[in-house]
Amino acid sequence: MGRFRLFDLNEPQRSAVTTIRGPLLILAGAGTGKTRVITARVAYLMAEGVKPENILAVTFTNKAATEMRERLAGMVEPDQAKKVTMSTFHALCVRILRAGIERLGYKNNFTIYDESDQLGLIRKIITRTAAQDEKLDPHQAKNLISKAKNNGWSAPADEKTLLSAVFARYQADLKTLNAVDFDDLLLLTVKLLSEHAEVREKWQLRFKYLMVDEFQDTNRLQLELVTLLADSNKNVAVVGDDDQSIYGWRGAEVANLLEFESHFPNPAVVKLEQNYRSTNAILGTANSLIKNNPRRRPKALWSAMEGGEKVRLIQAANDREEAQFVAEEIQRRSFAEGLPWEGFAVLYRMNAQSRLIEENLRRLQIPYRLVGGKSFFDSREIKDVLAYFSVLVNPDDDSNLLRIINTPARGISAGTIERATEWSARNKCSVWTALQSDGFLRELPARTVGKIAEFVELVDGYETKLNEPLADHHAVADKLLKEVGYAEDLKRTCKAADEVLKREENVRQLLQDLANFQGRSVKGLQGFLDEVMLDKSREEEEDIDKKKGVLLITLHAAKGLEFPHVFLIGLEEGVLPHDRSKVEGTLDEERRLLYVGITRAMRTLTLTYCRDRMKYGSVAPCHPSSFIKELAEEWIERKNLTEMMNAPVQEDAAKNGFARMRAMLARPT
DNA sequence: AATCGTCTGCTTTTT
DNA sequence: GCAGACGATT
Repeated sequence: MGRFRLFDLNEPQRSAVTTIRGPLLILAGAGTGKTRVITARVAYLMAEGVKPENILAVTFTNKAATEMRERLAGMVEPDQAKKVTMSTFHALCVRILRAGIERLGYKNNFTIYDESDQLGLIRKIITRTAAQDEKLDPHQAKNLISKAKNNGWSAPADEKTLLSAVFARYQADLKTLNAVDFDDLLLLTVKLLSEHAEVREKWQLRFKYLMVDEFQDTNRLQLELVTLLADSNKNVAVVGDDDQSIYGWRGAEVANLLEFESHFPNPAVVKLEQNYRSTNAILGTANSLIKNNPRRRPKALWSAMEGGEKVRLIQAANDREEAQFVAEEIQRRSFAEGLPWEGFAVLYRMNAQSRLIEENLRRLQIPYRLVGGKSFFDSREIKDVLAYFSVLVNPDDDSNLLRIINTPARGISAGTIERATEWSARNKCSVWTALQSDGFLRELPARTVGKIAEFVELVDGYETKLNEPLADHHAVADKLLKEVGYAEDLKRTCKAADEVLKREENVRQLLQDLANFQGRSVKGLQGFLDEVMLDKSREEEEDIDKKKGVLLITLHAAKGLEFPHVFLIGLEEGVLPHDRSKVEGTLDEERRLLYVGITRAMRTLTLTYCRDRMKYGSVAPCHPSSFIKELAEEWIERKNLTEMMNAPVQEDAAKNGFARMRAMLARPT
């Protein structure tokens, strides 16, 4: 049984691990060893004779799935561990759909649309559908359609409003394009499993033991999916923490956790309440805050780590001073205690707040890592290359086809493209089909027909090359880009030389990723695209983990992480809780957001707020967050920033790094 | 087809 | 204060 030992677990953990029949609800507070329990439970199932291929563990992020997989590999035979399915909801759905989506009238080479693909299509539909005086914000439309789908509606109730017309059109277009968006992955899987008993039974037979992580974040469709996958035995173990539900705005239903009993009657319930992460000062602060929330599963987190430093609550004159303090304090502490930069994190409500912190860290030459923001995959060249790949797999997807049909320019004009799109709409087919239809080509001048034929031949030719046995996808892709002259096109369309270099490097990186993928998977170009679409942060996040430096991160993105020293900034009314939460009635969720932030801290926690803050380009006075008065005074130490900044460095704290610190502080800024 | 200027409207974003 | 979108202009 490898290195898996039950006696390493505390009593409730052990009970969670060894309860293997029937529904099980594990209420796992922050820092209570949740991942450990899940992986130990999988190992225990295997030790009890459950076949690894009959175990399914579902998570929300690829990162979590990977971590779990790695941990399990250290507990049981690695080749047995590989047979366990550990996957995100969406990746699982892709797998189920690739095997059976034909029953729903799609082809199994469907393309996965990300949010920008979605938005692009919706924009096009709105301009096509809206009357002169009608206006509909594409972003809003996208969000509303997404919300509707997550409620289980695959089509609008009527087509009376512009929105419902756009919704209907959007769903119909996706089907024609043989494309599915992220919501469809769930929606169509639920549809497939509920409407086709033989498919459902096949998967129920396959997965006899289900585990779901972060259950408080599941939405309606995800719960339905779990219900459909669980057979009559209902061996469903869910792990979650209602106090860490911070994705309600994305459709997550805490009710799935709070009312677990109504979906899976008579579950065993286990509470994990011993926290191994934080000091009692930090936990006491967190507990005092969260108890103000109604509708909770009552629980009391405790820690064996006595006391610890008090939580510091610091008022700054303005956001500039706040940022300056945070940066200097990180420097001071790091030098005084000889701590690496990775031990520090700065948490904030919104990304815009990172700017001043960045500036100040740079000024002090402190390395930092910024999570979030612009992605590698948002860049034009990556989208272009992925569009080429996508067209080779599914040429019926107009969006990707149109993206590359004349990129680089190959003599197919905007007018021709326009006519092809119209013709395809009239004849209810894809643009790709139109390009090969005599009826359409007849309308065009011979020269254009020739150009189109060349393009069709290009796509067909490379599709064939890719499908040859033992095809080296990286080499084929490289050859394709050379043949179309993509690099030259980059040089032509970019002004700055370093921009060209950057973009070329990105393309090179993507092709390298493809080569790596082929080295570890047999799923081909389609598999590569699936992975890219469902796990875009992959390379980036690995970078983040490898790099050193202070972590700058939003409260949302920080969930699941922990740091020895945490700075939580901007505790002001309007920022945290955010202004909008009051009109939207989501103050509880804002409170949980702060709770999540507080519970990230292991040893010290510093909360800051300002009297004035730059907002929308001008200075506005602000008030301390209403959450501050909920924090138990016994764990809090209020400090005056001005006094602190001027205070002499205390001797004992400074011993280790005093000289270095002096040198640093003396450095010109 | 590309670029410039003006307008707008400001969270969070696991997939 | 700034980014993103859109329309007018060359």
